[in-house]
Amino acid sequence: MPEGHSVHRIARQFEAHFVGHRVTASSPQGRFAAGAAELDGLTVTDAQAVGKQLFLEFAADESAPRKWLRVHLGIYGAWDFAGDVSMDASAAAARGRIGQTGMKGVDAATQGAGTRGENEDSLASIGAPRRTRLRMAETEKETDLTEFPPPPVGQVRVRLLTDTAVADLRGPTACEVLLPEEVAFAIAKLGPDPLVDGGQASEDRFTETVRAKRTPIGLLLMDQSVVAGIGNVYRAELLFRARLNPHTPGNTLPDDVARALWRDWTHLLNIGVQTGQMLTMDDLDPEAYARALAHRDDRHWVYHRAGLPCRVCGTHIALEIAAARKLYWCPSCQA
DNA sequence: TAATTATGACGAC
DNA sequence: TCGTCCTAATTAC
Repeated sequence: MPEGHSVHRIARQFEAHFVGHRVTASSPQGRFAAGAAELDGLTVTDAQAVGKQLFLEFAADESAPRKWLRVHLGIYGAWDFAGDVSMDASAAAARGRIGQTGMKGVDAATQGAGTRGENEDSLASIGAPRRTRLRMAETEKETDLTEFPPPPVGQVRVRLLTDTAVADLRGPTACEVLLPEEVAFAIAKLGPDPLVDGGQASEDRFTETVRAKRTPIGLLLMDQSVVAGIGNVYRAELLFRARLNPHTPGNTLPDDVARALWRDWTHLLNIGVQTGQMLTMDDLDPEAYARALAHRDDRHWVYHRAGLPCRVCGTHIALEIAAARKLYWCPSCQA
């Protein structure tokens, strides 16, 4: 369910509140009892996000061999953090950064949505109690915490507990303990992630891969070996922003069009990591953007808008099933 | 109360 | 292309 931006935010949580801490690992649900036993009592030594996958490194001490936990949330997995895990500081810092980089509209728009009390992000939570529960899935929500550690709710596959913070994992499509070389292999199968390596080499690699295949660009953007981290929402929105027909074969894309797609993904991913939301209409003027964000289903150009009029030309947004996923696009703007 | 839905990915035909 | 796995929230009845 979460696309790349959420996984990077989750990794940031682990960096801030778990790395350097010894953890008690358990599987309240029982389905990961053996894996949890392997990690129990170890110290978290690193947290990395690559595309939609999270990698946590553990070790008994400085010189001990490393063990890794690989987690993929799949379509509805989620991490719940509780304890001293407030995102206030980073959220506030992110807002400052957005203002500085001049992404028009984002700041005012997210605050506008917050005052209406309809947003699910954590940006409006300044001053919240120190101990909070933070849900990090497709949406993020903070609530007060009355006891620590809180009792596990629902199907918790893994619980990682430090003295002051707890992380609960539920519904992952992948959750396994790996050796370092197995982690390297898993990462090697993934395409470039702008937040892992945002250099020219990544842009070149993406561009060359896309332009070598006859596969439609709408499928290539979802292929994690072509580019890691894009999911169904960002796919539809990136294609609309580029005014690109999803069926366009990769090998017919001009070099500059492919590069522009990579750069726009980098741009949207950065906004997503900073705000915790898939904000894709940042090129609207601030007032129009704030209005759009105020309504839950009004955040995107085309995603989840089948049959509704295109925001630009009024044509009904099309919906088709491509590789078992819903693909939304404007047949007129993306002709 | 049941059915539907979801921002994924894999393996079997 | 289809079925399968994983879970919870929302919507329909």
